[in-house]
Amino acid sequence: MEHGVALASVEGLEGLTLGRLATDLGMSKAGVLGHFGTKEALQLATLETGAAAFRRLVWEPARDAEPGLPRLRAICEAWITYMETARDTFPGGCLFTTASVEFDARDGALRDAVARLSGLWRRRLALEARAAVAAGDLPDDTDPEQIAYELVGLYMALNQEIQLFGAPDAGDRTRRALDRLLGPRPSD
Amino acid sequence: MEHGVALASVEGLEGLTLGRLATDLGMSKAGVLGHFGTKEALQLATLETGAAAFRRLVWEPARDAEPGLPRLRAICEAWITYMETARDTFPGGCLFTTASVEFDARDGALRDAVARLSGLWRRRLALEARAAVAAGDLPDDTDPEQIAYELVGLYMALNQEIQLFGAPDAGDRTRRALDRLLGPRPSD
DNA sequence: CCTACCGATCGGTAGG
DNA sequence: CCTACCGATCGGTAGG
Repeated sequence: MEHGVALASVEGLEGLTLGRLATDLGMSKAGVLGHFGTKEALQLATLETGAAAFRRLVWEPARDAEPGLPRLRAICEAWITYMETARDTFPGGCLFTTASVEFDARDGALRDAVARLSGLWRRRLALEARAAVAAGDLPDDTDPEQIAYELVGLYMALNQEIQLFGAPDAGDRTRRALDRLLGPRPSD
Repeated sequence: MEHGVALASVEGLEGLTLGRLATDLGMSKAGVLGHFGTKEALQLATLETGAAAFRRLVWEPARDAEPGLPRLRAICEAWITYMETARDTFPGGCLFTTASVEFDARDGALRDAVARLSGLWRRRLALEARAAVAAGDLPDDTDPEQIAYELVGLYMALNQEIQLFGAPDAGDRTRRALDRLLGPRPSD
């Protein structure tokens, strides 16, 4: 599964072929297929394995931070670290950005799964933003959904900046945008 | 070429196969291939055709606006319209967002072409932002590259909002983010 | 988990 | 532009 996630992050979930995966793992195609039944089931399992890694790398490190703005900032910082350093797990960059544009114009279980995960994470970001408003750490007229929407865009830009342009200052660019979106960090 | 652009926006530039394109056009595979020589040449030509449509739909409508903030705002508004209404040209959404994540982890002419186009457009956005600062329409300490970076993220989020989530209020969400990034529009 | 195989499709070529 | 064909690879099955 780990190798499947790595392959899919580079080639996409459609480019994750049974033959390629089997060769890389030193197995037969039928052997790989036996574990999943169909290619679509393999793709779904790969997406779920990637999602578990994302949760571990981005959500979990922020779990102990105080709900609201502190936790939102912790999530955003872990998210930058994920983009910059998860090269062994996701050598081709964020699997969910790739999967989103790969399936956003099709029907089926893959599209539904990608939309479900992306929607879930968007709502979780909005939840923290809402708590931040309630605590008085963000202005009263802040729209939590708007914050979540802009954050997602910021991290898709970060993924492009790292993968397509190989920009070394990508993380700092994102932090500057976060300062503008969430207010400057306390340490500034 | 038009049909190739439409196909690639849905299936990706790798999913644009000679056989599929030939069938759709009522031609033979060899007939299609004869025009381009290789699949890669077809993909590059498709990308360039899409780029011409992007220039026509997004850059040209803003050409007569005053350089600086007025033109930047005109570009941003045309860009929203492009995302919302270019369904006949790009039924699968923005071809350049798709191509960027499709090739950002590979080597080759396609990756180079996508990076060249994206870089060109980023620089053009930064150019207008710089003019806006010089004219006093944006704060003196504004980083034009930062504005361009955040704009790109905003439009990748808009593409996802339309294609993956089918959100009808996606354009207005983007306009709200633009107000925060560039200041409220004069009409407000 | 394997070998052996299936029909379909891939990019591309030969020859006209 | 076509027909006819190439070897490689696709997802998947049969049978063990």
